Amino acid sequence: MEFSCKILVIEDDPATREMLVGLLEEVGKYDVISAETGKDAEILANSHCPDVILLDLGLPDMDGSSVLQSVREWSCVPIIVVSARTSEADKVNALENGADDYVQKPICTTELLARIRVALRHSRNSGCNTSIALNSCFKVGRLVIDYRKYRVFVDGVDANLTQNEFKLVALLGQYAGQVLPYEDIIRRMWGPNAPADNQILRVNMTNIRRKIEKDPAHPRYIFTENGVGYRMTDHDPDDEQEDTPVCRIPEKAH
Amino acid sequence: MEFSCKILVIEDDPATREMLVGLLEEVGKYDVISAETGKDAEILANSHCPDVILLDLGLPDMDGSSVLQSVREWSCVPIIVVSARTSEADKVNALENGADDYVQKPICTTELLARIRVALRHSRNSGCNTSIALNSCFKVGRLVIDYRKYRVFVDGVDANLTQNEFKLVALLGQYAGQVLPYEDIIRRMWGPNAPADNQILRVNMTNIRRKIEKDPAHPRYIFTENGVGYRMTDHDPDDEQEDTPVCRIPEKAH
DNA sequence: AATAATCGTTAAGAATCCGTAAAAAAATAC
DNA sequence: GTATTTTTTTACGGATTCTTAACGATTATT
Repeated sequence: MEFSCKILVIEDDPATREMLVGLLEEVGKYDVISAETGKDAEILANSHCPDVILLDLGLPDMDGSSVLQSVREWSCVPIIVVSARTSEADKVNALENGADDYVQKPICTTELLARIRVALRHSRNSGCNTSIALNSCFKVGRLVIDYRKYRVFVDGVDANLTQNEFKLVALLGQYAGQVLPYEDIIRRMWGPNAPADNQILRVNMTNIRRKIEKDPAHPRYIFTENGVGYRMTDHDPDDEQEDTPVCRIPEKAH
Repeated sequence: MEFSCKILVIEDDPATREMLVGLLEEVGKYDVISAETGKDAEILANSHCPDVILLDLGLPDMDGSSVLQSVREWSCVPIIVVSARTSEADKVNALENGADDYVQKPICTTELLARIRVALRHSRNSGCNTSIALNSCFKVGRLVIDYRKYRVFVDGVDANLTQNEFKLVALLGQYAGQVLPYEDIIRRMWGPNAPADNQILRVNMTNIRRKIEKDPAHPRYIFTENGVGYRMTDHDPDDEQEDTPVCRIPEKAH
């Protein structure tokens, strides 16, 4: 199973940027976003949690290696430097500063794509939590998401989620504590040619809740943020001490 | 603290080989061994467990990609291909077949060293255990995979797996506890010109299960993760105390 | 309070996936 | 060269899973 991966392209030259974006979108497996300045790049890298970053070194506002370093401060997303600079010093510098690969312009498209796949392969096996397919578990309360087994357990019991259901829970688990908008979920789950409405999502959520929640009508692990999206809790719902929102509006009797 | 890393250099040209070996030894952090044929390389890779392999594609006795594949059958040591071949196809092929990087000759020494450090950085975070294959046996429950004898035993009795069947079980055993996607299995088993669908895999699995499972319809050693791949258990299926999935949703009557 | 929009639930058909059997092709042994 | 084993291909039924549509319940809006 594979999520539609998100790739961030950082490149100031419009022609090159569009070429890269077009190339990646053409593959059909990637969700592509792009930035043309270092500042934008940092913002996007932070807010969108891409699975791979393609980074040009020659940006207008800041040095590429600064971008490298600032991203590396909080993330270990694979970064492939794509640069016209040919000097050995530049390459070594980039690789030493946290880049995972260095591809020289002019770009060989198939090679770049192959190297992206290698980067994804790596992050899939690494214990780094910027990527979804971790080799560890995510636990919250009685819920355990085992990314290696592709299974979700409740109280140690297999919830028997289907492939898509697992994918969805895994995705929400990765962003536990924050709301994922419907659109984002759908695009990640079903890729570029996803259905327009969130009908499928609702059905899936019903089935998931039936399997992992004690009382599906009053979920404690996956909440609905009305009009926005879904959110998985990052606190143990059984823990009373937590800071979760207490209902200000009393529930109806029954 | 850092351990001294072992690097295996596979290169038939004496001058280049000595240059590489000298270069790496000069750094002072590496323990370098070398081979000049594919056959020797496999033996050394097997007996010495290097932390990184530098691989030349143009070997006298066998194709470089064969070496790649045969090493990848039991190990996920980082492999950096160092080749004079410049064609995009060669690069893509190597990267697709399990290489982690591709450096073109003539060699830029500092760049190569930087890329070696990147490879080591990666493998430090990765969660793959290559040690099983080298340490003779893998045991789980009544199943024993003997990697030396190329045989699988159930309750001490040889299961009489064929070569392909063994290869498949061995692969799954190496990643016990974790799902291997169909694609990955196929690529590892049949290499670059593998069949597109997983039909063969299904047939093989049927035959394997008939040989190692008491009730092939309800396997206890190799599970199917619907829509994803196969997974070998890492717990004794006879041990009740474990945290294995117990079906929460009761099976249909009959 | 009435209306509209959103969300949860159910059910059913379509599509896909998986396991199995058997035949064909290839490899190996004799 | 023939026989045997192994591998690959072909075919198909059953089971699971995905998707769509319809409808009731809930929430937001006027």
